[in-house]
Formats: sequence, structure tokens, C-alpha cells
Amino acid sequence: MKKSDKENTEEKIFNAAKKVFVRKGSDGARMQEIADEAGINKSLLHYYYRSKDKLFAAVFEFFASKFFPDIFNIFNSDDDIFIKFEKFIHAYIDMLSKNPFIPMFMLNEIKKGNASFAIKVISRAGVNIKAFEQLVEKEIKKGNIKNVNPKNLIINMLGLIIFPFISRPLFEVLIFDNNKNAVDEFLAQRKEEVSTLIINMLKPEKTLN
Amino acid sequence: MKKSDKENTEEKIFNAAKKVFVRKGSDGARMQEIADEAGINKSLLHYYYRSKDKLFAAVFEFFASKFFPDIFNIFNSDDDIFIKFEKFIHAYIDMLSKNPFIPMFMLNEIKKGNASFAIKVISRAGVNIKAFEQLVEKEIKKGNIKNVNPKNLIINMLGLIIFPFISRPLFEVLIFDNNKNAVDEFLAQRKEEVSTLIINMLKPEKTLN
DNA sequence: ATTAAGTTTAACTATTTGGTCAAAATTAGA
DNA sequence: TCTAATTTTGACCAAATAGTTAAACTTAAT
Repeated sequence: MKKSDKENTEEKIFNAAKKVFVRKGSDGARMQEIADEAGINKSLLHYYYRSKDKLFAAVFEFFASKFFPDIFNIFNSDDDIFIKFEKFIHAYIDMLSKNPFIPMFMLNEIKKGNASFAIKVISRAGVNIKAFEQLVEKEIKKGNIKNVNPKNLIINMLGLIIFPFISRPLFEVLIFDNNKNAVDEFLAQRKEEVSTLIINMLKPEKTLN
Repeated sequence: MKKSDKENTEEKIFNAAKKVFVRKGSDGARMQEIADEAGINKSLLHYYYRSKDKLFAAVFEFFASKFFPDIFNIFNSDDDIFIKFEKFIHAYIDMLSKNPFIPMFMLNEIKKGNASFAIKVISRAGVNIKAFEQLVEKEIKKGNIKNVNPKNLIINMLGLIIFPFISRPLFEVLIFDNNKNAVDEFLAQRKEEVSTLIINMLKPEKTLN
């Protein structure tokens, strides 16, 4: 086969592995299922990726780079602070809409013991929480935003953004009577909802004098 | 052995199973690991619980009843609507503080295909989302709370409550430099944080005339 | 056309793992 | 104390599954 086809096979394996690992997790996934999903012989998995662990590591790294994307630098721009938050929230929800299963996958695998691996990816991606906290404190001092706890702010924001994707299988049936279109609409509308909420958390009270 | 000891063995198995299933998930858990954790012979697992599936089902049902606890009826009381929310948030975070791994376990297993099982437990627990939505709409009409979307309200509230527990392994190292005491403090303080946020989402604007 | 390198396949192996079984140990009751 | 029921154990089994191998096939270059 040609080189372009070789890459094609490797890609087919990688894409199939992404699907199956996301669906079943690192333990539940079966090499045979990945091979079937890719439509190729199981031995090819080992030909291209030595072992299940190596294949999983590749998939994990791929998703980690999505989950900790290169968008925290939005906070390094010289936009107005509220614009920064709005841009970040929109960008992150857009990413999750394209990859809705990433949060569950990542957080579950991290919990099972891949935290240190994740940290490497995070620092490589330039995610800098300390800088974020300092930014918030600076804006508080300047009086541009309310006196909020930066750690709470991060968790609140990420929770509001990420939780709907993690809990979708549950609330899809519990709240939306299995109407998947309604859920998709709901998730799309979350961009505005979360932006508004965060901005309301941050907007200083109108002084009354 | 005596009957009290028999129950003791069964309990030992059940408690060990809870630990291991939470740690590794239904696929990652090994019967041998559960036996070791319980300090008993592996055959006893099958003596008391027939199969891994049956043992897992018992554990799943146990956690499901915790995850969908009998506290939604707080909203059926005749407390003030803000008190209802405050009570609910406090009660739920208290429960999670005692069982911090339940959300990750439940949501992950539900995602992997136990949704229908979960629904049974939910309805048995009397969780009634429709009633909650109607309550919110009623209070909106009465002008007691702002005109919010009830579905957004539920997801926002549950996200703010649950997400910190799901993401703890990540933010513990990323935001808290592995200071576990600081994280425990942070989580305890979330009761007030979330209550305040939800109430601020609901409090009508002060009219200016 | 021939060759050498890379790719694909089916058959096979080794290990892990859920589950069984019969014997041994313990307990409760007569 | 003797017996029957219950509980516990270690050895074993069968199925599932990750990984190996050697041969067959394909491709690109000469």
C-alpha cells in the first residue's frame, strides 16, 4: 500500500480508538472492538501502536490537549474583563459542543490515576491558573468587578460550562423526555446563559448615590 | 460462624465492593481485588452474591439511592421558596461531603448504559422534576422570583453543587497545589457560596420607583 | 520482471479473570 | 457429643482478551 494509505490506516485505528475508549473507558474498551470499529485486522493495532496502553496513551493525550485548550490566553489579551470572560465561555462551549464526551472521559480517567499525565499536558498548553487568579484580584482592586473569590469563580464557571455535558445522559431522559433535539438546543443556548450568569456574578452593584 | 458474623462477612464484601467499584468502575474492578479489600476468600464473593454483575447491581442501587436522595420533597414543604433552595443545597452538599465519589461513579456508569436502571431508582425515590419546574413557574407568576428558565435553573444548581466533587482530582493539584485540607475547607464553604449564587439568580431586581 | 520493504491476515499463545466445586472447617441444635 | 446445616477455603475450569508470529500480500523502486 501507498504511504498515504498507511497514514490512512493509522488514522482509522486512531479514530476508532477514540470512539471506543470514550464509549467504554480504558478498562471497558476491547482491542477487538477497536479493530472492528476501524474495519481492520486486530493485529494491525499492535503493528501500529505496540500495545493497548500505548494506544490509550495516544488517545488520552489527544483528548487532554482538547480539554485544556490553548484558549486560556484569552485572559492575556487587553480586552475588557467582561469581554474576556464572554469570549472564553463561548470558545469553550463551542469546543465541547464538537467534543461533548471529552469532559466525562478526561475527568474519569484522571480520577483513575492519570492525573500526573494530565498535568504535563496542561502545563504544555500554557494553562496558568495562578495568572488567572492574579488577573481577577487586579480587576477587583481596580473596582472593575465585585470582590469574588477567584477559586470559586473558576469552579463556578467551569461547572456551569462543563456539567451539562457530563450529566447529559441523565438529564436528557429526566428533564427532556429523551428529546435529543431539545437537548442540543438547550446546550447551544447555554453560551448566553453562562455568560450572563458569570457577568452578573462579577458586575459591581450600582451605587445608589 | 454465627448469624451476626455471617452478616458481618456479607457486609465486609459489600463495603469492599463499594470501595473498589468506585475506585475502578464496573469494568476496572476485579473480583480478586474486592476479596483482598474485604480480607476474605474470592469464592465467598460468589457464595454471597452469585456473580460480579449481581454484586455490581447491589452497589449501583445503593449509590443510586444516595445520588437521588429523598430530599427533593424539600420543595414540597411550605417554606419560603428561598428557604427551600437553601435547605436543598445544604442537604445535598452535606450528603456529597460524606460520599464525595458518588457523582463521578453514578454519572459514568449511567453514561456506560445503566440509565434505565437509574431511572427506576429515581422514580422510586420520588424525584419529580416536572413538579419542580411547575413550582418555579408558579413562583415566577407570583412575582416572588425572577423570570428564569427552570431547566437552566436545575442544571445550574446541580452543576454548582456537584461539579467540584467530580473535578476534585484535577483542581486539587491544579488550583490547590495538592493541599487536601484546603480543598476540604473549600468544599465545605461551597454550601454558602452556592446558596448565595442561586438566591442572587432568583431575587427579583429591586424596583426603583 | 525482480526485489526488498512495508502492510495485512489468520492462526496461535499466554495471561487474566469470572466462576465452579468438592473438601475442610465452623456453627447451631438435638 | 453427634449431626446437619452453613460457611470458608484452595484448587481448578472455561472464557475472554492482549499480544505474537510467520506467512501472504501489496507497493515502490530498479
